[in-house]
Amino acid sequence: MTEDLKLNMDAFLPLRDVVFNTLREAILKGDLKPGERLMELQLAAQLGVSRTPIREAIRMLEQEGLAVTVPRKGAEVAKMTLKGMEDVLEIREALDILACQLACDRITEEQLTVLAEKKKAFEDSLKSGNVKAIAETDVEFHDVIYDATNNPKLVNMLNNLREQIYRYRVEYLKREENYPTLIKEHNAIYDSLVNRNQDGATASIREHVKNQAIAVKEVIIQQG
Amino acid sequence: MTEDLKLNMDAFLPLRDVVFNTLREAILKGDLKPGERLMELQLAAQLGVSRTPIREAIRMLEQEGLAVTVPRKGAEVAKMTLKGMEDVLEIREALDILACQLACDRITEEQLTVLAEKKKAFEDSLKSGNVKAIAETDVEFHDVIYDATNNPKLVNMLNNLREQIYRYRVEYLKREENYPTLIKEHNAIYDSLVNRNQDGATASIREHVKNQAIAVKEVIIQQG
DNA sequence: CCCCTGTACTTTGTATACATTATTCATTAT
DNA sequence: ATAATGAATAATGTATACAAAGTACAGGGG
Repeated sequence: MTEDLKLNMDAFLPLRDVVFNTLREAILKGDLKPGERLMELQLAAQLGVSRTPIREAIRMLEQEGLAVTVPRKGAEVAKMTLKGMEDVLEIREALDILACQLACDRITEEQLTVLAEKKKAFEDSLKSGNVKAIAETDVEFHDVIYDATNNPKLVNMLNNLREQIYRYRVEYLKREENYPTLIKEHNAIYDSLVNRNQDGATASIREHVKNQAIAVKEVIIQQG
Repeated sequence: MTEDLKLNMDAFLPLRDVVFNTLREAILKGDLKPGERLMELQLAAQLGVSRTPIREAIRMLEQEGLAVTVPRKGAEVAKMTLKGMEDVLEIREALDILACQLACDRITEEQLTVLAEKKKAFEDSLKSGNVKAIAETDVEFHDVIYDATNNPKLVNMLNNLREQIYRYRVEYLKREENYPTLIKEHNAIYDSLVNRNQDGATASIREHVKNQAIAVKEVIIQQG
């Protein structure tokens, strides 16, 4: 209840953006749990700002699908049902495949070099067993591919979808039995991109996303 | 300049939602043009509300991609570059194909009946030559397919993408030489869905979207 | 005992006031 | 003449005040 939210004042951003980032992080990390109410006065007091930036941040969270508000009742952290997650995963599969296909055509030699580095960093983090680091390096690996699409709107949508999966995916990354599969899949994706083999890339990323989907759904079923 | 915006007070919605819908409509209809500034005080005066609901509506428009704000400078109607439109069309093609594939599996007999009706209504509106009606019936035809996916999040994203194309697509629908192609494409999509032919549906919708993409890009090139 | 209702309280919705930053344009120095 | 400067203006950013709606609970009547 007595959440320990604090603002990162480094950035010279409007408070609404700082509040938005803070709440977003809190939701993704699980500090704010699905269904938990987002009360303006309480949040304002905790973060030491007025209600105005809080309200604007909530409007933004709402559009990101991280919060749901009922008029005159207030906002709460979006709950994720199994059906909702299946819907998200369905979209994500299609867009991840698209991203990989585009990257196949457009990725530069430089980006391929970076991708190789990120792939290695991911493998190293798996050895370390630090789940937070694993999640981080995995994101970085896929970010290289996303950026290679040269389609910022697509990158945006994929990041948004990833957000909604994030909380559940962490559970998946805890299970060591998945590690060999993950390494194999990353290798397959990387090799396809290096060889500009679009069909191979499509197959690899589809496999990768589908496996993750299965695991994420299992987590939700266990929780709910 | 002296826009004639007026609020629709029918709904018992918070003002932010009424303002949001009003501004959204104005942008899509072209009453508010790309690049036009959205000044809070001016809009508040025009709509007879305070700045608070205006600001919240702007935050929502922003997340929809219909407005862009620069901190401490203000918001303006999002401009659409050719590159931006290509990016949107790229995503839309992938998601429209996904929607059509899902619909192939999931569309009910009832929905197929409605789809037939909408197809006919579209053909009739083409004969009428009323562009607004054509745009409307076309949307309704595709909405049946979207709904048949049984994936509300996907429907949401597709509607959002369609919004961003809307203004330019209208030009496409003005050209009578396109009408036979449009009818043929709708028929192909409909037939594939009736026969639950997923490959056929994929090919049909891809063709349909690609043709539209070409036309929309031409419009942008002519304008810019 | 249950339901209904009224009141106190909490929370959101909206308006407004104040603070800060950007812009404009005239003025001045080079 | 042009560029830099600075005051005036106008816009956004933030806080607060007020209004209205929702919620919870106690007390009274059936």
